[in-house]
Amino acid sequence: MPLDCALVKENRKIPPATVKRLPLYLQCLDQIDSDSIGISSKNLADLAKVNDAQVRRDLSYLGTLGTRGVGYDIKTLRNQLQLELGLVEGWSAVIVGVGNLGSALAHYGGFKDKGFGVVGLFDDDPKKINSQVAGLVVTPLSKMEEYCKKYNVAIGIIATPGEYAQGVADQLIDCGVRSILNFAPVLLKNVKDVQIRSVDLSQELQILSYYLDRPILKAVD
Amino acid sequence: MPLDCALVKENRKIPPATVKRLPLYLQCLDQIDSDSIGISSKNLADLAKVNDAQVRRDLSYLGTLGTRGVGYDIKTLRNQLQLELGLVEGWSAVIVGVGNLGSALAHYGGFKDKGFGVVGLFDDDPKKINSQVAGLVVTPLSKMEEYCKKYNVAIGIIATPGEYAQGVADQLIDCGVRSILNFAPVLLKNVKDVQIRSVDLSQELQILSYYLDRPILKAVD
DNA sequence: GAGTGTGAAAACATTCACAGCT
DNA sequence: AGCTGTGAATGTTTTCACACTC
Repeated sequence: MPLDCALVKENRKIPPATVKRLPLYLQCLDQIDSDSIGISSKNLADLAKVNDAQVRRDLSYLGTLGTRGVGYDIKTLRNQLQLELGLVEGWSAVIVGVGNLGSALAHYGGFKDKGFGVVGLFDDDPKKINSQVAGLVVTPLSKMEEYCKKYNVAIGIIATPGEYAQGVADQLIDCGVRSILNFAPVLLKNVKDVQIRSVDLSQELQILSYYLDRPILKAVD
Repeated sequence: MPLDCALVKENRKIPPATVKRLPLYLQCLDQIDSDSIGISSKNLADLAKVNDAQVRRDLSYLGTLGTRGVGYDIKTLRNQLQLELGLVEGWSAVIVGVGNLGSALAHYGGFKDKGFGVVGLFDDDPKKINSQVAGLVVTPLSKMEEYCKKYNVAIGIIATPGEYAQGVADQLIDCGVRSILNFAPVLLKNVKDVQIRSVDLSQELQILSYYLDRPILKAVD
């Protein structure tokens, strides 16, 4: 056995469909009154509005967390979910575009609660530069690289109008940001090793609209 | 054959996974320069970053829209997508909660472009009542029923803090609103015949976070 | 008895590959 | 030759159902 034999991180692969539900389970646990100590897959399934076998299958990817005949310990479960989602690393994020949406995101307490720290707000509008939003000073984009290096920023949140979004994305990637959450209604170019998630408000409304005139059909996320 | 024999609307059922991509295709078509007249499944697939067989399969649910050896006519395709998504009905929407997020939504032009009309803004904060946002007057929630009846509001958009969201949802449903787009970070109760879609900003970030420390894994929407 | 963990089945979604039309 | 529409193959996700543990 060679000396440099490393401790190989076990690479359990969690299916994408499951990953999407893990934050949901975490949210459900937050909504339980704090004196409860355990929860069954059926209980959790009812809260999350999914099938109970689904919950058990999903959680089984994280390891053997439950106790047969008893259920899951809430504290353990929460810790494991946070660990698996990478919420204990304390990732830093910046928000680019400090309009109404950017401000809303800057004020949104849910990020801090979940372990994300917003460390910078960027905008090139002279009227906004140097103003304070949610306790942070709005900074021009030219300072972004400096900031990203200094705080080791992992996540960039784009809340600019559509026409600036691709340029901002390119700049973020240049600054070493490997994950982007995009709220601008444009399709960003894929870049190797960079994760891009887009949330398009109007697309959500359009999906809703499809199910609007057909009350028989059932929507699925 | 009875006199009241009705013209039965053919009930082609479109798979949920396809419905989620239709707005994406529509967005891709919008990004094409206006002098193009046709497009192939391969072209559209590249824009939408999906497989070309996927595009053909998805579009085939809308009918036989393409021409073998040629491709799809952009205008026809756009019309058909809009028709299928119910974007030609001109649904009316109201926004409840006029904080930063609500204001962002009210200003967001993408809704009007896509056929949705925001006809009311509601908030119970005395400081906001009667102020103007995006050309609309902020109105107290007590007037909501009157408004919803008057404008036949189909869609309610919830942009309040989490603690008010369920109450607002109940009220919207009482007012006859059958579709809700919820931005508050809480799980709303399911109600029969009411479509609820939730967009949770912090959940999106958590999903991104999962893929952050594992550059090998590939994220899928 | 209650409730997990998981094979096996069923349902759903994607992709291949090609016949058939222009 | 170029490109659609779609059976068939493959891959993924959900659900059932039950052996097993507490």
